[in-house]
Amino acid sequence: MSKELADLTLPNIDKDISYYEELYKPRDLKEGEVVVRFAPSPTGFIHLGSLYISCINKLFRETKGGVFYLRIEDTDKKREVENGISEIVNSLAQYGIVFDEGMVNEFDEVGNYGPYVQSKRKDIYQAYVKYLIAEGKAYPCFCTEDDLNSLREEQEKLKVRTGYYRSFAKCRNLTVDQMIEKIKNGEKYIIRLRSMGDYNKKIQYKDGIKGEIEFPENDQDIVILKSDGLPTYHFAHVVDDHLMRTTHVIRGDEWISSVPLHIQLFTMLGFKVPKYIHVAPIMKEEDGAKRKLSKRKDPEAAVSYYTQEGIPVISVKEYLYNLMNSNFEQWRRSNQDKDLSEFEFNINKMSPSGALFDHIKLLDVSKNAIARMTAQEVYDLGLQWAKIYDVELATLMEKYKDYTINLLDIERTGKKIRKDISKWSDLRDVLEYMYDEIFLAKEYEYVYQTINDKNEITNILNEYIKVYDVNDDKDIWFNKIKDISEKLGYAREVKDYKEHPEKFKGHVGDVSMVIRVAITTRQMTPDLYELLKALGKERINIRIEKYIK
RNA sequence: GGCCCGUUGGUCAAUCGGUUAAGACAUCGCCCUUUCACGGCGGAGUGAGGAGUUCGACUCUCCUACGGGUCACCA
Repeated sequence: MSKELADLTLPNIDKDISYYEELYKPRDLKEGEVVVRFAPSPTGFIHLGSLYISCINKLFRETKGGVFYLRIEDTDKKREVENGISEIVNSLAQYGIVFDEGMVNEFDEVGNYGPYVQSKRKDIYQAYVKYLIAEGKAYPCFCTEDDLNSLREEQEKLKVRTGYYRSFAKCRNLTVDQMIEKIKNGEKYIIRLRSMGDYNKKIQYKDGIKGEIEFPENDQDIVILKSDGLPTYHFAHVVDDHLMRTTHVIRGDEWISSVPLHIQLFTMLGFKVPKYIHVAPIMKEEDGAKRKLSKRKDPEAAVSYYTQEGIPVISVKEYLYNLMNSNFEQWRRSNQDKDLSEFEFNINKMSPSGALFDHIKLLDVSKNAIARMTAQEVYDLGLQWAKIYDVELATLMEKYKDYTINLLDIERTGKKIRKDISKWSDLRDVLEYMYDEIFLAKEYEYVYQTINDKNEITNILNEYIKVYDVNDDKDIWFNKIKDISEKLGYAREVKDYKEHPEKFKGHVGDVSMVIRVAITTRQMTPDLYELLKALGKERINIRIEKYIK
């Protein structure tokens, strides 16, 4: 009898589920190997949280061996965006997230367990739905939206749990004959699960991060097939992760309350239940309240934000590693030169509660990551960013390539590494005054510190230009400034000045500051000796003349 | 409201019954220094509250409070 109902509801489905079970054989895995996946909707928007989850999946697969695949969950056609799949693939690839199997762009895929887009798996889902109907484990529901609304109102009035279950599940209690008749009359329907769960009984499962969790059994007759013939998330998840032979489902913890349902579905279909690992979301604090990083409200939720800001890929990754395994920081400290891939990720070290996103910490991580790069790498990556987001700067960086690399190399090696760049957009501030095109074109306001008298400044600069020689080593160079200082009535040593301030007009530091500001317009610069050397005699002369004139 | 999860300094957090409760970011002070940055040293600052189990609890149990998640033909 149910067989007749099944044939009537899904007449075009001719393949039996055994066909698919045969087609997608269990994978040939070595002991301990895993099959994991990342399964986004093709909205084209990559959330920091998505990057986080995909990163965790990838790392898990890397430490265990096995397969990591990309499945596109497009059962909600309203959410779809043009080129959404490619955007996801490309954004993730930028962060080094590549897949063993799955979609590679809008149309193509690799792997033997596809299609990897849910909208192309319609027949598969329907075969399993048909099977459940034939078994009496699912049934057509003819309730309208209005019916469901009034059901909810009734339940609220009665102060009982809302939802479509047990005696409240009107269509569940229809006889098969009645169902067949309604269908023959052309009534619209969707398919619901006939839940055999008992809300008063408990189900237990062990989550990979949260540990032992106990839930009431699911007794809701949830929708498994929507009116457009596509499955709901729950049903698609179960069928796909079974047929694709997923061993571990690593996903956001907003799914945790669906676990009883999911386990029930796996069991009713006779599938093996995968291990669940629920990851806490990255949070944001606003007005004293915590909430998930929001796509709409928080620009930093979009991965593209970091690209625009010029925060290097490596920095974002290292920050995320910090959130995943807090021992990462320790590891990084003692393994400065090692590649990220050498870090041993451990999913058991993940925190069950969500961390607040900390932009300042991110910039600190980034600053250190950039400090580990060579000047050439800083140049290459910085230029790549500037070409899109600061074209003027990019042009100058390219025109004066070697000069720029020299500048970036100042205080980059040795024990005391300069850390003044935390994102590529900082490069403008670090470099611009060193290019004559910008320096000479701009009317700067010169702000000195202790020496402000124009004549005195001119005297110092005149003296300096007389003796400056690019070939001097640092000691000789600085001695010359000391000589000038002494000659003009300033202390050679700061200490002397501090001991007897009344004897001097100032000290050698004040004199150096005059040179620094006149030549760079800045009070804060990298090491002056190195800077002047990089500039070269000619540029120095031009700058001093510009000032004196 | 029901169900579930969580709660160690401002933030990320270590500890897996016995510690002066690590470390990092932020913050403050000092030192180094021709500026800034870097670096070094130091300070302040943490177990939500209450019961219980135990010789002993941040760690185990329960209650309360607070925070978060979820209760769709969205994923």
